[in-house]
Amino acid sequence: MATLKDVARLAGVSVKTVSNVVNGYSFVKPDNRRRVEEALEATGYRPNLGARNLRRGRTGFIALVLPELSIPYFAELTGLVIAAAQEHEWNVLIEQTFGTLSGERSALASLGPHLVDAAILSPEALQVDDFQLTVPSVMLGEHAVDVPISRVGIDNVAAAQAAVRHLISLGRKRIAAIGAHPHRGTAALRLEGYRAALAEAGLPFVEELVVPALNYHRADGAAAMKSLLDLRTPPDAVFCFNDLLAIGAMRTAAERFVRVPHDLAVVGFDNNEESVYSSPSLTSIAPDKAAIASAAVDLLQRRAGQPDLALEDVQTPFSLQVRESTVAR
Amino acid sequence: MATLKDVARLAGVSVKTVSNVVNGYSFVKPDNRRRVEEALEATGYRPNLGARNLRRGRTGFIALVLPELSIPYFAELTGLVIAAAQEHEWNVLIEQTFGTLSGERSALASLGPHLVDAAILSPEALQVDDFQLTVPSVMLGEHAVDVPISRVGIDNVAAAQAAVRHLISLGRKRIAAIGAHPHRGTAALRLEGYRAALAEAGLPFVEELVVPALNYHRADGAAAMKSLLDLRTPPDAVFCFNDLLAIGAMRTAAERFVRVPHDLAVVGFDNNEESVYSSPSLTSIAPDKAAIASAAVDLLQRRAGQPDLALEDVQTPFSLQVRESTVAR
DNA sequence: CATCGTTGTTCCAACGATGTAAAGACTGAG
DNA sequence: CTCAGTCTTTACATCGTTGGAACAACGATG
Repeated sequence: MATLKDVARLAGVSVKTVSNVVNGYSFVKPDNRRRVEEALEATGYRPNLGARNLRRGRTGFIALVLPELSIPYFAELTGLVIAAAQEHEWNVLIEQTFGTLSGERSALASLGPHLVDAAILSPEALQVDDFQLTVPSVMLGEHAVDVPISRVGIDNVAAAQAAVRHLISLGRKRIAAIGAHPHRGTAALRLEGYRAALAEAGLPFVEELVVPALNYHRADGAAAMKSLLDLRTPPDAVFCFNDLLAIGAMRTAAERFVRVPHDLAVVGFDNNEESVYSSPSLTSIAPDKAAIASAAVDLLQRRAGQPDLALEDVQTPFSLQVRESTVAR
Repeated sequence: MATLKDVARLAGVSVKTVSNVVNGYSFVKPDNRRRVEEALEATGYRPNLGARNLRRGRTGFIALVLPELSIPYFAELTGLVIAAAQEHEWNVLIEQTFGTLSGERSALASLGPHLVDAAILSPEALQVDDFQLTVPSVMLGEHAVDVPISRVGIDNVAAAQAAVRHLISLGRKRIAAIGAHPHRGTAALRLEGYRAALAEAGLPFVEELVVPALNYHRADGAAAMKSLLDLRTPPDAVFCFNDLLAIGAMRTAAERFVRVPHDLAVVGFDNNEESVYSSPSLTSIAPDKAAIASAAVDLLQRRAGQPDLALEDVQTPFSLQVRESTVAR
């Protein structure tokens, strides 16, 4: 592999002059510049990023801490974060936590200025005390309590409210919710939106219609739906806090011969690709994932240069995608 | 961030002695070792990986070149590759090519010993001439022609044959295939397995039942299925070359009121999570993804130390997961 | 007591890049 | 022809780490 030294020797100039050409420094004689560029071409020089970053005092990486890549929402988001990071000359280091407290803690502990320049976090279990961050960070989603960290995400209350309003507008009266969670801030806000929509329509809040989910996988949605269908009066609609829960719920409905949307309307949250092709296709809240990814990376870019900026809370847009799970073809 | 120098000053020894302790060198006086360890603890020292790797002449990274993270198969695989790489002290750098020739070429061009120690490739469009690799590499899947690169993956012919045999064993006679592709080696082998299974059962190979797919997304499966259902005599079964195609195909079937599996049995390939919860759930060839991931990383580990080993072809196991798309509940 | 091998430690150079400062080349004005 | 001022290039130190050589301390040996 060619180094600056090799190129310099070939071009008959000093290492620094080559470095100057590579980095677009203005004051290089046209003649030398040409010779250096030819030498660069001839050797196929590529900068050694490790060395460059060592010298520049950066690592060239940002961490993306998330529960699991096999969750479609995070897979899709990761692809977009990688694309956004490329524009800032950052590579993305992925850390999977599997949504456990210990996984998240060890991921956070392993971060640090020696490894990454900044971090994007999607925590699910972290407590307030855990946020002892040594690099500029931003979190996606929502935290339950006041934590000293910037945030990027949609307005979860408004989004949940929009979802439930949609169900109400279809004439549904007994609307369940799947995905309540004791510690997750996002869950609390979605529940709040759910309550707000009910209240606004004069519908009662019924305790038994709110089903918790410890995880947000398809299996959890399926299990939650079973318990709802076992009620004396089952719901005529269900708002699931993510698409996987909704897919699981629809699966249970199909097994029990409950017709969606006729007997049961279903709304999800995340708008996974999967939900467009399910049978029936799934009505879902669609956050603008590309906007989230680039907002997060931009924010880190700003703070990497200037670490002590005031905390930010960036709201990204969302929309409601209406499909067959609430409105039949 | 504490460096070796800081630790050395605190412990009252030289930098090298600290380095020796950190790297588990035996001959350090117990007394010094203790002092160094205390200093390490006190400063919270973490090695600067960039500097270490620069000195050691490695980068600490392997590249994972794949079409797109939003494709579930690759998302799941990536999670497993990351886990496997961690055991070899490697971090994973993800490059998305979006399955295009230019994307794959530029990903390959950007690789090199300055950036990664080795690479795992999942190419779809690359030509023989493109395989001018400068780092130890392994490819997943299958190539159409002889390419000088090691490979890890399942026996695609046998797997496809198992899938089609299953359809035949159910009494299906007019079995279609979706996913033929002019350049993809994997597609050619799956088609070969399809033909072999038909031949072995004495069923005719019918040209019109083999539908190409330029991409392997859900939409492509849906489109292909439409063309099959428009035939004068539609098929009574379809073998899709991946699960996404199958999901798309089932979606079209539902839209046309074709009952799966009664009128049409469907088999996929990849065994995505999604396929377990679709309605109906999808029978699929299940490659052992964890085995693929760890075999690929192990292989690279071997070759990173010793670059000129003979090419290898590692076969990993697979199984057929029978679900509702071929056998009704 | 000189020599020896074994341990334990330090010093120095190097990995490949870039910032700094200073030297060298060139220009035009006086 | 000199001098100041601007461009252009270079030598050197440095980022944090590790490999190798050199050196120091030690008890054991002849």
